[in-house]
Amino acid sequence: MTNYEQLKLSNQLCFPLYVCSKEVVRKYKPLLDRLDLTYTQYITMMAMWEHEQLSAKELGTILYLDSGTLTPVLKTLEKKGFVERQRSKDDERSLIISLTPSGMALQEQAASVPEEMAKCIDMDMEDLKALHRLLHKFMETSIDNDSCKSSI
Amino acid sequence: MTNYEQLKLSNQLCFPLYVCSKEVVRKYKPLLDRLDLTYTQYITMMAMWEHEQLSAKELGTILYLDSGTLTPVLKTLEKKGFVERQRSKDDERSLIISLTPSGMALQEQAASVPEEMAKCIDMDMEDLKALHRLLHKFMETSIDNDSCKSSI
DNA sequence: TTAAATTGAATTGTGTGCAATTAATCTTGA
DNA sequence: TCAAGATTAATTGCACACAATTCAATTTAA
Repeated sequence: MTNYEQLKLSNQLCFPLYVCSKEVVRKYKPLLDRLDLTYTQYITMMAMWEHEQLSAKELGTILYLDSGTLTPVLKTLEKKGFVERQRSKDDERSLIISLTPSGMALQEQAASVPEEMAKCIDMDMEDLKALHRLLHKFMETSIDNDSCKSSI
Repeated sequence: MTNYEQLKLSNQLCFPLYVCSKEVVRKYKPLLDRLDLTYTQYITMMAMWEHEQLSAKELGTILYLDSGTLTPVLKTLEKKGFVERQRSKDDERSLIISLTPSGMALQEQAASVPEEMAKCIDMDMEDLKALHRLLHKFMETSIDNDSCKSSI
């Protein structure tokens, strides 16, 4: 395959990744509208439902989001009453996020979302599992991997 | 698996998709900076290198982007001198995008990008091919598929 | 014990992404 | 033919994403 061949969209791995990601977020929208959440707010709430209390820093690590993205998301979630933001007493730099009762209650309403999303994806379980495995492998081998720094 | 189990990030398919996509775009950045292109501008140029001339409508279809995203991208690429925007004579509503000589020349500089990106991804060819196939399958079965409308 | 370095959020600026709307143009059918 | 409906870009408004910077709090190291 020549270099120009590799510049064709159909030969790209990253382009379908990018398209699928956007598409899936778009598919979530009608389901999340009912919860008054955007997709970013939804994954933030998912992390909170699992942990109840996390620092902003920890949230960023779990969600792969930086403070520039997370700060306004957390302020919005606080405004909606789903989380509380307070400074850590141990370390004033650190922002502790905790679930409110309202945020906990939201989990019940969100419980049907994964199932409803699954209906949109017409692939057999085998393929879905394989895709899940490969994406995780991709994340592990590609994220925070310095192998391409030499070419910068 | 209970409904709450499905709300864990680790059990999500869409979350790693979303993370991988963002991460891969981030990896492109240093390579594309040298071309003075963002990732969206890059895929737009890839489409142009394949077709030389396309309407804005066609570009949107190929790239899965709507006019709200594409309009500013095309204006920026015009400002950079890589494409020209002109109204179709047949149909004044239609916007024709064509490559400029400068845009064509850019392809030579971009030729090394796919190879350099490949260095960042430490997965064997087998897995990459499988991932490529599954993502395309995912796109085909999920995009413009109304199966989830009933649940809205 | 300070000065320097590090850390964690917040801020700023640019660029998407998409729904909803608008405006211009084209098509078509009575 | 001409009005109604469809089509196409462009615009607008909101919400990310993220790099770069700033600022305050904390840690470290001389």
